[in-house]
Amino acid sequence: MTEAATGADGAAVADDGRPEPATPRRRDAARSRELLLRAAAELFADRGFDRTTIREIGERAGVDPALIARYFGGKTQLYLATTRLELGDSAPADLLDEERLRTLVERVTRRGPGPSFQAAVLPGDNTEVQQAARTYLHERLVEPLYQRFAAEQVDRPRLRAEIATAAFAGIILARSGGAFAELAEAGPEELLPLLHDLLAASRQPPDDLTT
Amino acid sequence: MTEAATGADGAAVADDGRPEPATPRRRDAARSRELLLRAAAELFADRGFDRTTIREIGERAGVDPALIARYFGGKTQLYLATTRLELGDSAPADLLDEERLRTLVERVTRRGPGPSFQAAVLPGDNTEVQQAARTYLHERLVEPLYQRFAAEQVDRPRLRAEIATAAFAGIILARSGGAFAELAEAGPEELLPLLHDLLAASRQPPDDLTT
DNA sequence: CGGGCATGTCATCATGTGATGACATCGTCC
DNA sequence: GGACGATGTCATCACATGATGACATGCCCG
Repeated sequence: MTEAATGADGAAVADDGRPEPATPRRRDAARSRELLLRAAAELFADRGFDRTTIREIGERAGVDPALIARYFGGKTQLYLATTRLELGDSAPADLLDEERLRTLVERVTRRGPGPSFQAAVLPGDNTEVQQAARTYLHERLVEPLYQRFAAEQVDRPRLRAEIATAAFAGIILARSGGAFAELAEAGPEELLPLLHDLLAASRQPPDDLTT
Repeated sequence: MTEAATGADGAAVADDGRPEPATPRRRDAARSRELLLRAAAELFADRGFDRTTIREIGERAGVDPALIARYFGGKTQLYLATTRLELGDSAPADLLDEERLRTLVERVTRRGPGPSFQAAVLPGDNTEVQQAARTYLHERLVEPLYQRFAAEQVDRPRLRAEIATAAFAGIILARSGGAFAELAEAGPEELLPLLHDLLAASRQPPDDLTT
């Protein structure tokens, strides 16, 4: 997963004609920054903020952890940068849109859940970190759902949107968390219909067969 | 919530005829143990294992933290004791049973989510701690649901049970986590029908109105 | 080619935390 | 009443972790 080191932001990559200066760019701040950012994104995603140490990040990135302070200001700011990175595509469709759901699930399958999901669920000590992640979560998931529900005149639209988002976050996190065997193994194809049904129920009560 | 200090384990309580020695039991190991256990249960429940320090526990309990080592062996064992305590009532009905759901939600509303819920969702470093919490979660929530689904001949019963449990955990945690305003304020009465509908959908797909 | 800044490396500090053991004090039992 | 164990208090250790600064070295510019 960490195979390609080339650009994505392209800041330091010599994307001009020359294939590369013979010197393999030993000292390249942009590259170091990028490597740190990626390593951090991965680690934060599947271990959370607290349980990730800057030494681990540095080790995975192959960069001295001290540079985190230099380039980002500290672990916290690195996390925030990670969160912004997580935005990925910027199509704020809601979770009931099948396309959107598929995209999200597939991305999460590949890259692990973003920090935001953990922020949804973890007890927050209202640090700047949590705040950022939560804001992101609202903008990207809750709000679109709320818009839909409101438009559909559903009762308690915001509450329903929050519940659906929380449920989704729980499932996504549980999937990569390792507590549930079958869920962890289930691929997007198996998951998607079940997820969709579950989320759809937050708007439309099922037939309510007996209990 | 910490009103009654009497027994529960009854180790040191003078359960013979005499009502109580006039001396208010200044030095009472059983009482200290109990206080620690309760304080720990509360803190673990709403801050998680890592973010709870033994000094906090001691402070809340009004007991010196060093006694944790003496009475439980360490923070980890204290956590495990807490998990066992969490078992509470021992009626393993599944989440689709309205009675059961109500009981659970109300208890969680009062006492906060148990450590198990966090274990469901947090990335696990397979410590003894996580294992215990997960085992509990399976026995209490997943398995009953699985039994029901299997009996009902639902497709992929185990996967569905895990998904429903994960969704439930997500909602419960998010509710007390503080990331969602309306969800946090919603009382059991508002929550229950929505929760029930959502969970029921894990077994019975809704009518699937368009997308 | 030489100065100066950017980049990287390393040692070290400050803090928080779990654990431990020495010591004090209470309570019970003979 | 006194001895001995149980109980509680305190200081302190060991370790992990984030942060910081001193230093070395590469790189670009003139």
